[in-house]
Amino acid sequence: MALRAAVARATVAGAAPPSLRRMFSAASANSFVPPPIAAMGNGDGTPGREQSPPSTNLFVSGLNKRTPSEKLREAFSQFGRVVDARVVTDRVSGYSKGFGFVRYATIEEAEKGRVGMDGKFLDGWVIFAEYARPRPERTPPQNMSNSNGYNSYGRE
DNA sequence: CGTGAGCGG
Repeated sequence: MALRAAVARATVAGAAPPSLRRMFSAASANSFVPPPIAAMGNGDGTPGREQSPPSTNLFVSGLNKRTPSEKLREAFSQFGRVVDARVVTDRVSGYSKGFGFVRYATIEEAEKGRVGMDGKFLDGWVIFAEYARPRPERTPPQNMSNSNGYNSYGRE
């Protein structure tokens, strides 16, 4: 029964959390209404919240708390080659936090997947995809100069 | 149980 999806949509339309910066009034899974020209904002001096620079890492939010990483990979694989897809889960509770990360092979694919999956439905929930923040994985940019003169920068 | 902001290891 696909009634569960309808319930989920009803919940989103009823709660309307502030996280949804985009109004998706088209709850009907048939009509897809693109948002009109929305004021980008920053006109005077209100930078607000600028997105992160393009990267192969994508930050997916709004996921269902029961959505596995495989589902993420499947959903994003339609737009490009997903190198790595993982849903963030808690260490102690072991349950999903509601968001995940998707890493594409190239930036162009990542952008395609981001625009293609941003505001789409996954497991009956609207997900949001945007570039993940650049963050040190193992070697913090504390010491740029090493004794060897080598730096651990070889990601993107 | 897991509805709901957020950037994993």
